[in-house]
Amino acid sequence: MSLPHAILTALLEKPSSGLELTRRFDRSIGYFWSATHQQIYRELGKLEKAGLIRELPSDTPARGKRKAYEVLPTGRTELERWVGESEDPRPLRDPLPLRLRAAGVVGIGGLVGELRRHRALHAAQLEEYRGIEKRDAARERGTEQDRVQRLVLRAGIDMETFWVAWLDEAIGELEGLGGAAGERRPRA
Amino acid sequence: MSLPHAILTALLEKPSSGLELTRRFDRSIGYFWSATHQQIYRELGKLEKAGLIRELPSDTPARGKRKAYEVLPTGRTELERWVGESEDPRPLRDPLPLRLRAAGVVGIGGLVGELRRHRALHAAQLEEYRGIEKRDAARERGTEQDRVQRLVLRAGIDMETFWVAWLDEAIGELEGLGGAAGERRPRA
DNA sequence: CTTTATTTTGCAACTTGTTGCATAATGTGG
DNA sequence: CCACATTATGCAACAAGTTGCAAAATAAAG
Repeated sequence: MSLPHAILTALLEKPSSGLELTRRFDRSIGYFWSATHQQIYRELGKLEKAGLIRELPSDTPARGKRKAYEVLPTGRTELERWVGESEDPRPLRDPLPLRLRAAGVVGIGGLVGELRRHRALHAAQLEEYRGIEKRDAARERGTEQDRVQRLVLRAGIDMETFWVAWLDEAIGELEGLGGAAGERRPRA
Repeated sequence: MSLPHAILTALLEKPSSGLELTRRFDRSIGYFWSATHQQIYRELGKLEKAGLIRELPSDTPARGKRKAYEVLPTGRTELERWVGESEDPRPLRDPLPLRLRAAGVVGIGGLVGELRRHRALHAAQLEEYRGIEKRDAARERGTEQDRVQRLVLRAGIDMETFWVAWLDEAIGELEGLGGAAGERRPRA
């Protein structure tokens, strides 16, 4: 149950409307917890009904009208509770190693091309993180929040670095091997 | 939609019953795609109805009786199709960096202990992978399937290595800082 | 052979996440 | 001010994953 807490965090950093939140989930927050606008609107409704956030009082309420939310003390308390909670790392679910394993059984097919494509995507993401890190380092404020943010960013950088390195290894190991799609696995 | 293909792969490697599959998902396959026995039984039903697998003919069919499945040619074809498919990496969803970010806003609380706990879990997983790698390297057969398997294992090792390294960095950076729960973030 | 525990399969209800579309407000060009 | 795109919110149906429990076969104990 991380989505509500992701939203609480985002709203504490800055009160926002549903769409603003969606945008922020496409940038920084979503780097570790993605969410569609549907999920966000639904969750905002739940959080409001639960009394953890409230609509910032503005003008007339209506559909299609911007609604900004802020976190109530109850919401902040709940977030503190969640931060201190004990929760096991969730079992990882990634289709790519899975497909590689399947390829070991039915033949490599065109998978190397796909690996190259993924390598490019991860490299691009890595570049984006590096750009953010460079900009952040320039500020050099050093509050606790800044240091924590930097750690989170580092996780992103290290993770993408891992992917690029692993994909390079995999591509190197596989290229020139399997070749055509649908063929039987050769003996060596 | 990776679960059916994970099951097809597992069944191609070795025809199994639902419970056997569940066990294998707790070991090797589940390292990259976990699944509960419920998911597996349900999916086996679907796959059978779709004509991709069939029950291995044995004796009388009944509830609570072991049923083993094998993959039909249609199933193999479908798996080949999936391996050659183009599919973007799924947006990553990990609660831990998220909690760290939240901690940046509401205070570190007891999070460092939690980081240590996760470090231990990841280190244990890493050890397990290393053990498997050592045993696998001993065989040294070198078929395509072996090499692919080794790559998958390497992904697991590198991933856990990343986690352990990152957690060490995070613990080092944070310990002695936040301390008590619920306190305001200090300026530096 | 009956009771009890374990193994194996499965149903049902629930939560979380995805997809497609609908609707209202707002902005823009004619 | 009317048509049209864009912004912003939201419903509904679905798909995937989780949790709790039940029930049939089998094994073990008395």
